Amino acid sequence: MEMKVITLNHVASSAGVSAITASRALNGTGYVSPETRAKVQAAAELLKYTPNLVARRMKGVRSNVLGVFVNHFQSPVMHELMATISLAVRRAGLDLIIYDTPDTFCQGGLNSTARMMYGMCDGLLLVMPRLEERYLAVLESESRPTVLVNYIASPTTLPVVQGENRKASARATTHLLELGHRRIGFIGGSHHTGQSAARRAGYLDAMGAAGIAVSPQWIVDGAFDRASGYSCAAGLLDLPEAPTALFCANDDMAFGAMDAIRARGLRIPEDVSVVGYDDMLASRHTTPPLTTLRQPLDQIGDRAVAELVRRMQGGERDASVCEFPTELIVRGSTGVCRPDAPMAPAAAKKSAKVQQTARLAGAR
Amino acid sequence: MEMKVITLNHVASSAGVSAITASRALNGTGYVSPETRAKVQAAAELLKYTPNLVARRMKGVRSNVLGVFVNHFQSPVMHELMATISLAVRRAGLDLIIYDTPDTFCQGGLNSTARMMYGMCDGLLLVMPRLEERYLAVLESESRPTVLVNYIASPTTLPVVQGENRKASARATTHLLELGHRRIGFIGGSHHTGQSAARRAGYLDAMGAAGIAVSPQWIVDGAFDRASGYSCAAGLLDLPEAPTALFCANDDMAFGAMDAIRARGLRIPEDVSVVGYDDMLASRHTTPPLTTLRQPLDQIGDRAVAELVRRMQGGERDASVCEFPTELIVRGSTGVCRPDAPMAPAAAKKSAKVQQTARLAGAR
DNA sequence: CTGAAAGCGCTAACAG
DNA sequence: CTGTTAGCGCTTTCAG
Repeated sequence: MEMKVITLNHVASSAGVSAITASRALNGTGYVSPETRAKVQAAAELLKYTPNLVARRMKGVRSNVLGVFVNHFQSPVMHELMATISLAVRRAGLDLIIYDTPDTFCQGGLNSTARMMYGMCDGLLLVMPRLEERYLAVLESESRPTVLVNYIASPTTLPVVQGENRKASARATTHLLELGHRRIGFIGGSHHTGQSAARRAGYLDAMGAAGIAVSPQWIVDGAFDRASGYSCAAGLLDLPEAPTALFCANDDMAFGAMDAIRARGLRIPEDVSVVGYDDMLASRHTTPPLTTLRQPLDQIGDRAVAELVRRMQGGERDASVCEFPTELIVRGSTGVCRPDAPMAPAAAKKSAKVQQTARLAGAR
Repeated sequence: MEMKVITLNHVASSAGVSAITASRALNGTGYVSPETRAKVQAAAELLKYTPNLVARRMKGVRSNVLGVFVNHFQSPVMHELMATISLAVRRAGLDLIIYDTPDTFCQGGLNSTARMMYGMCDGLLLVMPRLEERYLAVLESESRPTVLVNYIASPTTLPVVQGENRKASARATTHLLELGHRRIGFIGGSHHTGQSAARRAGYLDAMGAAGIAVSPQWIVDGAFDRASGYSCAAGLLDLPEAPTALFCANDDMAFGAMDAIRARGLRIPEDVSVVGYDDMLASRHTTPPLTTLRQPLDQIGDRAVAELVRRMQGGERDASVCEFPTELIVRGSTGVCRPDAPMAPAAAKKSAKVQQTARLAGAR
């Protein structure tokens, strides 16, 4: 029942010309007499001819398609990033196809779909927070225009465009320090991206600069999801000297942490402050609204595309790292430290004024 | 500087065998002696050989890739749908690539990227609220396994999977009628999808069943975005006998309508009730929260993939339409009708009890 | 078990 | 202006 597919040869013979002439007539390349062209076009129309782009591509013709590899497509952050990338690609006169990579996309070599993408696209954008290090070598060896977005694990010969992580995390931690917190917990994400490590480094920078000895117990690793945020926070709150503030490597874990705090009958931010990372849409709407860090995803997306396009045109070949500043958004989930509050609620009043100031700043 | 790409021939000659033997050794098809296989694999490893899937596909080999055409990729609704589709495709053991179609993807024939997608994928899923009717013929003539999602304009030979629109819209309209509204406005979306028309039909069904003569002025068309919701609502509120309730064909327009209502100093729902469509995440968080209709996007996605996979395996060839029920979510943006309220606020009390009941139902 | 030949559909080269 | 030849990288015949 396979309906036979019309090829250029059918059109050519139907029009009484050779295949190459038909090709020229249809593509407008080279000289073809007007009558011949008309004849060919008519035949193509009649037969409903559809050029086989796969075959054309095999001849090495550019596809003008830019491929984006994504994993964790579901994440709202990814989504926002994709929107600007999509726009930027269109502006560059290119087309865009997206491959939502499974975790198995590269096991000692790219999987077949990934290779297909490499075959079809003129350039690749890798937006994969979870990219594992051992994949890098494979990708580097592909020797095709490729740009990494938000991937910062190991030094690579591939260009990287990303949001600032370390300094921003230091700033968030400093915000907590300024509110009087000293025992600050850090909930990291999975290791397959450099982001978690960079954010932890920033946290440690700020703690170190404040002269605070960080207990190893304060640092735990989750998996960038709400459930792990919950369990990690629960573990921290169970410590003999529990942290009075939690800095989570993303908002989703921060939501989980807030759940855990409330499950223990503690209040946010009166008893425990919470900071997230990403500024998801939902973060404005939690109770209280979440203090968090916001990357300029639009700038990151634009730049990544620009960088890739330059490489696709043969402009640039060197590695490079481009970092955009990340903004601290102060909201209601952070307040002044009152370490003894749960035991002695009365002590709360002493710093009411400072707290109110902090709140106002969070109104934004 | 183009690093030369390793082909099967390089591997073959390096291993001292023919290309076809190398192919067999690498793919595990046909008989190859263990030693030969080992030799070939070693050579492939050494040269970092990467099979060219485009070439393979040209021989007609299945790619196990399912293509999804999307437009309005940015929309949260689309996003949610994509998440379930992605999962379902993985479960089917296939891979997924997404083409975010520009509006020009099909002008008297598919554009080149669309054709490339058709060439590389075993089946296509079209999730395009904006799909114009004239494109349908082109897609139908491609004679490849294809399933339409949420597209219901004209009868088509392609299978369709969608959420219930007409009956759900009737139900929403009935909800407003039960609250005492009689002058109910309808703000439709763009025409490029059957959704807007189906929703209007449902609205008319309910109005007709209630024996209400619908003034043509009550029905206006927007563009499924917030701005058009605003201007359409503004137009309706300017009518001599302005509607007391607005039913919008999607949530985004409902948000715009709420803006317009407030801009006129009117209250929601005391003066004007609003109903949307989609139940976007944000709809829970407007003030007041939006009454809206929610499609079972997970079921729709699952079914669409299942339907497509069946067709890819040659199981089914006939057209079919599959419709899933859509749920009315009652929230605070709808209340009892008090047509004279703006002029005589005191009249409000008469139906306070009914209103309270409605509110409780909305707590959900 | 392995190879030679043929060809998927298309388009650069070079002739006519 | 048009056609012939050749070949992209791979895999399906069909013979060894």
